[in-house]
Amino acid sequence: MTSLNTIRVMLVDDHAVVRAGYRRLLELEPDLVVVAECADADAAYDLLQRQPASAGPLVDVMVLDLSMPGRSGLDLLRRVTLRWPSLRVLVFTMHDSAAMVSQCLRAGASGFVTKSSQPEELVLAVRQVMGQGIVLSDDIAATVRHVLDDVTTPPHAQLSPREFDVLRFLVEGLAVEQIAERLKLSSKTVANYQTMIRQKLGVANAVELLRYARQHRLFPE
Amino acid sequence: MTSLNTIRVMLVDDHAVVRAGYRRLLELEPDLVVVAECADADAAYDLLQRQPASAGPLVDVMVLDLSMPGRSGLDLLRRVTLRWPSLRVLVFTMHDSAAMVSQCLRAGASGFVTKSSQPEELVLAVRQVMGQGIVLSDDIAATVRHVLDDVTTPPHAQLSPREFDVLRFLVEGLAVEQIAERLKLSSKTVANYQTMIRQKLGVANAVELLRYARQHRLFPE
DNA sequence: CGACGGGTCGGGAAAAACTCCCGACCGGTC
DNA sequence: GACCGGTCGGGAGTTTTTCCCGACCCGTCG
Repeated sequence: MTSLNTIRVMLVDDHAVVRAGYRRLLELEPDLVVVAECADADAAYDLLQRQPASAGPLVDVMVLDLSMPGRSGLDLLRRVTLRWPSLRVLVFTMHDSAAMVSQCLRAGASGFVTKSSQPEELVLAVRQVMGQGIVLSDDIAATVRHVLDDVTTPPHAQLSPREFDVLRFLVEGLAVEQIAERLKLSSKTVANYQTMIRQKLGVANAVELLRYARQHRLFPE
Repeated sequence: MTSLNTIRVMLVDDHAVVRAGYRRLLELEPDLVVVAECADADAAYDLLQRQPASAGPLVDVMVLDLSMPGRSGLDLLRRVTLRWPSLRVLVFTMHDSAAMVSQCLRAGASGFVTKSSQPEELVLAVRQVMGQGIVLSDDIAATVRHVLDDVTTPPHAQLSPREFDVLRFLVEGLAVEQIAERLKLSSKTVANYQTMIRQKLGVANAVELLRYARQHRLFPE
């Protein structure tokens, strides 16, 4: 049985070594205990699902690595915060782009720490994340001012005019080559714009791009 | 207010005289009503765009003349079927080459009538086009019988079960890598399936694939 | 004024994805 | 047993995407 002030942590990361490392790091602290480790999103979700509803949550904080293959990490974040809103999720990743931070906060993360930050920051963040609001590590705190705007203003607001042009054609299903023709640009340039767009919008492929455009009604439908 | 069985028609043709002629022709039929006339592609698109989303579509069938200047007719066809898949478009033109018919059907047309066919055929086609499948006027049906076959037995019917599995995930926006994981296959295999699928469905990229899936309602939205 | 930042455009090079072709295996069918 | 379609994945080449970079233009600010 854990004492009342103990913070129970769940680690989700596909690298066993990393999990072990942070388990050790966290459990140096007397008030932190790692009650679960998961190697992938499905395992994590399953585990949470098996919590007896009657006994209340078994985990206080999920430390989630987003650099797992594919987008399953972000998916897990979305699903978990939707279903267990009281669970605090601390996203722990090496990607610190504004779009990524924005996506995570939007998906319900309570905090965001990059892997490049000091080890103590993780420990600190786990405790802080038990409080109110959002925790961000120092090294991205700067970008965050920009991101806070971003949470209120949608990602596509930061597309440049040209990028928006390209987006329109992409959504219509034109290939990069064809867009280049119509816009009289090098296909190289269009490809670069496409990369920028995906990055700013936080999508990984054409289908997600289309979904984004439709959800946000970027173009009259 | 129109009655339940009324078919609301939109005429798109750059010749006012032709529009007036067919308006009169169509409105001899009690169940047909021409609710709009447009002289060019942009006007047509704008008009559709102004449909209140809440009220549902205001037009059932677009009768589209492809012999308008430039490629704007075919472009319009492609754009409208992309954004309003439920709108039936009856292409009405003097070009009856197999290639043109093929282009149109591929761009989402529901029917194809040449201007050399009898007037009654247009009326008939407008009604037929409200049903399932594709309508072709008699005079070109013969020359493009094989095209019709291709279209009436939809391309996705020749997908193998496994290919269909993969298609489902592709439409959900999963990356090849992720699909491979879920299906416990090599990503190489999934990539090969994807190639097969695109080939069989005659689509060039992810957006067209998605459009195909939605137009044919392959998966519950 | 000049410095600066953002947007536009595209090259170079490496990585990732896609395509085409192939062989192996399996289960039906004729 | 021969044949065929479906499943699975390797090899190898091509194309696309990505990341990094430099050039240029233009508006803003000190």
